[in-house]
Amino acid sequence: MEEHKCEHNDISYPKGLKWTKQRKCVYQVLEEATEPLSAVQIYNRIERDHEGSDYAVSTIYRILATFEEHGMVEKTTFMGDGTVVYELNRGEHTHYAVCLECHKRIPLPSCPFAHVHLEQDTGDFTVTGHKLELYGYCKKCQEARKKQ
Amino acid sequence: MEEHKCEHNDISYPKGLKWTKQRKCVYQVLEEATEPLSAVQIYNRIERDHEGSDYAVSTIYRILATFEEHGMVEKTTFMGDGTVVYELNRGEHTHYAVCLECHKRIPLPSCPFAHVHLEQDTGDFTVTGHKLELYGYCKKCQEARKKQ
DNA sequence: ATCAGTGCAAACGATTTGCACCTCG
DNA sequence: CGAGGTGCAAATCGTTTGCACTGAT
Repeated sequence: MEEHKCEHNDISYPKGLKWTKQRKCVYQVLEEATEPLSAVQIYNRIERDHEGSDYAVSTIYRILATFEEHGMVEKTTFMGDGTVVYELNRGEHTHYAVCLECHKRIPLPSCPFAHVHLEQDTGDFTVTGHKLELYGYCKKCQEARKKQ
Repeated sequence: MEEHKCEHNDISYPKGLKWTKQRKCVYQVLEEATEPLSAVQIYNRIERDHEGSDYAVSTIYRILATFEEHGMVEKTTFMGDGTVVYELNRGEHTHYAVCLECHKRIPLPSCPFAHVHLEQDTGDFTVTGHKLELYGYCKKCQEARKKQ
């Protein structure tokens, strides 16, 4: 819980957790990713980049669970289908518009709740977070659909 | 697509689909449910209520897929974990506050987007729908947490 | 009678677990 | 050195599929 940090490779890492090469890899992949990734996607990227070094998928899952417990990553699911993905918790707070056709994720310029106090509307419920996703069709897919 | 209806058991049902006893059961369970249910939950409830009659889980999945294609149910996933659930499409548009402790779902009194036109903010993206979930702690769980 | 709908069992992908070994601190 | 982390293979879970049969229209 107390997040003392110790600096390795420019990454601040919670005290008590070992900074193993596997964890470094997972962290690095997430850091370089421009979109949320599934455990298997992360596994594949590591395989690709570190050929020969035998990693186990189960390890990736365990690492992601640990990272999540320590608030380092956020576990989410795409709406509609149930794909589970992970992204580095960069402290930013972003929502996305997701294209139903090509699954592209377009970050929304701002959080619509910046000025809204939903807490008041929900009575005796303390809101600690929220998740919002718009869906529809991106420009490219709109045009492709018109032609049919 | 043309949703001609034919009335069976007070339920309006899309033309062309057979109104089998299995489909009736699934529909009934969803109708009586106060919260979204997973395919397996639906299966279990049917088993409980109709002991002896052998239903197959796979059938439930196929029925739910069909229902979804015909807009009769909505397939969703809980945010955070990837549980896939189905609920009857009652035409209402509701968002929920979900308690992180007891998983209770409290419907929000109104859609915060009623007055907001998000379409304009997202540029060339045509929004067809959105999903919003708040999370936090319900009154009961707040109090339980304080005592620790 | 016909064909959509079903049960069954097997296949599948994603995730978890038990256990012996390894390694970071 | 020792607890915590890992690899491996087997287990589990939710979901899908092929096929032969059945029942709603």
